[in-house]
Amino acid sequence: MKENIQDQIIGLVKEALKETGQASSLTEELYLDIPGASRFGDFSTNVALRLSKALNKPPREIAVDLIGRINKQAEKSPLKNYIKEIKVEGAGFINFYLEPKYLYQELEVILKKEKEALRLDLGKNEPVLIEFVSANPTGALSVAHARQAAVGDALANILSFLGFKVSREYYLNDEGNQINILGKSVELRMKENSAEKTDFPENYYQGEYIYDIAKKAKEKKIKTEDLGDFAAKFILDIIKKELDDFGVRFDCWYSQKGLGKSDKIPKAFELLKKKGFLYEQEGALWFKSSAFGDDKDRVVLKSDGTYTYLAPDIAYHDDKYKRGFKWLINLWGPDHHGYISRLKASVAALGRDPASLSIVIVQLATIFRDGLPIQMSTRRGEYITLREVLDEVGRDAARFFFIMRRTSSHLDFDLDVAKAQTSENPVYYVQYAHARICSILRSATVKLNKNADLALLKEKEELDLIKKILQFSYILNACLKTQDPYMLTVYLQELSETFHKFYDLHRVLTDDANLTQARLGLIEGTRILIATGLDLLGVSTPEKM
RNA sequence: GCGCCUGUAGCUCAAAUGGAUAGAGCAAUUGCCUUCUAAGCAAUAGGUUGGCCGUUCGAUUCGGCCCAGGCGCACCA
Repeated sequence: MKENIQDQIIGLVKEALKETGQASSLTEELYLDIPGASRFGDFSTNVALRLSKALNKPPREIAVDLIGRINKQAEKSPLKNYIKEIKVEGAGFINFYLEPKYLYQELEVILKKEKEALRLDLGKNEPVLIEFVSANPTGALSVAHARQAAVGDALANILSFLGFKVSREYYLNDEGNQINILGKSVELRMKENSAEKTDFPENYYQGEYIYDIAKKAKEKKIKTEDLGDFAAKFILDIIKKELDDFGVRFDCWYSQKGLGKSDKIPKAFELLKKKGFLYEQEGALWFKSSAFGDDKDRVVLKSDGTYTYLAPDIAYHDDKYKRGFKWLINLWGPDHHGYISRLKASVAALGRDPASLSIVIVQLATIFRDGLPIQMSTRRGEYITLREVLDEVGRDAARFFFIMRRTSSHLDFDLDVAKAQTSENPVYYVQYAHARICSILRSATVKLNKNADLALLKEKEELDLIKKILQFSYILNACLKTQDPYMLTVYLQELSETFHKFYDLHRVLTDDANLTQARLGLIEGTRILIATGLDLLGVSTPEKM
């Protein structure tokens, strides 16, 4: 795997900066931009502008000096064959213009190595654990969980593609208060099923499915004290099936009950106590999370002798590290954001770097039907489930839609648009580009030749398309840095758009055999990119539509 | 009251890490199929980026104060 051209160019810039002795004036990392407008070149850097103050010189003057040095550096490097020109433009931007030769070579690599050409080894096989969904087994998955599932799975795919050793994990809340209430809910519904009058409390699970579980429990003669576990197991099977149909698979289902049975919680407490971060007050045991930036200390062992939710979670996250994971990513709903500082505090208290725990807050999705938002209430069991969304719009649209907005932003999910097989629907727009390409490849009488003379691709739309293809690694990098796969959905739409524009203006199958070969190569390259991108999102790539 | 998210075209959203003339789709108007899939393409129109102040060579992006919406602030999970 070779260093990509952006890193190589950055290398040149760094060398040039070293010569001027100004490398250290930049506090932030050096990076290249891809200019929004192609008239500003293929890559751009703003270093000259950023150095202006420290050097007390006009940015353009600094830029000219730097370009001289960069050019000299480039002479010594293989890059000299690929950089056509370096120019100062605008307020003092240094813009790099690439030789088309570079584009042709990169495209050829993609044609020959396909998906493998696109992988990046940024992860160095580092073990990373992504924990997501982790819904209590007390009801079917809601759209909130569905979004977490789609985002988490795509993020895991991307990190894996970037060379991390990724594990997907679901933390299973299979004991405690909620399971007790679930058991009692079933018990009451069993009584109702045998025509007994009951007073069903508001905070119990109201959903219809409780009646079904009650029936099953009666058939199987489940003991009253086991009803909670029975119901949880029953619901968990439903959840697993839903996720499976959604294309999301976990490497590990981590049982809280199992954790409780082990000595992991007492062990973690022992360590915290030894370090002086645990104390007793008012009959309860408190974790001194305020020592690590939390607003206040938190109870971990209640005065009634039972743990709070935080206790097993401290041990659980400690255990994640003990299992060898170097980077932990948790996807949580927005209702948990207040919980971040205390969990990070526990990680720090146990002697680990809290920065190695990334919490991604996945904002809620509002489902729209007929232009109106659908109100939901989990407590009353009135909510749209993952199952319903899947049945209504299908897996492809569901996954794409849940990912296509910034994860930290609210998402409006319009069922009617997701269902629509029209241009309004971005999933179909991208898939259509793929199907169109496949159709051309099918009807071509000349065979795709991976050694075609790609230098025949000289039209603006052809060069634009290659450039767009080569932006892929930049996008994946951004997904990694932000821990958010949504930019990939934006990229795929842009790539498809660039393709559709090319398609509209130029014929692939022409009378000129060489040109046809080159263009077949171009669209095959595009196809590989779309297929790879959609695959990372968990969306299928139809060859016909 | 405190914390988090959000506010960009009529609607849904882009513009990662501050950057060059703020871009797409939908909706509206108008063109393009005897040629590889019209689920496509092109064109017109649409903007005080919620408001004010500040930092900066440069602010949709950062900071402060407001306004509006959503969600959290347990010895629940």
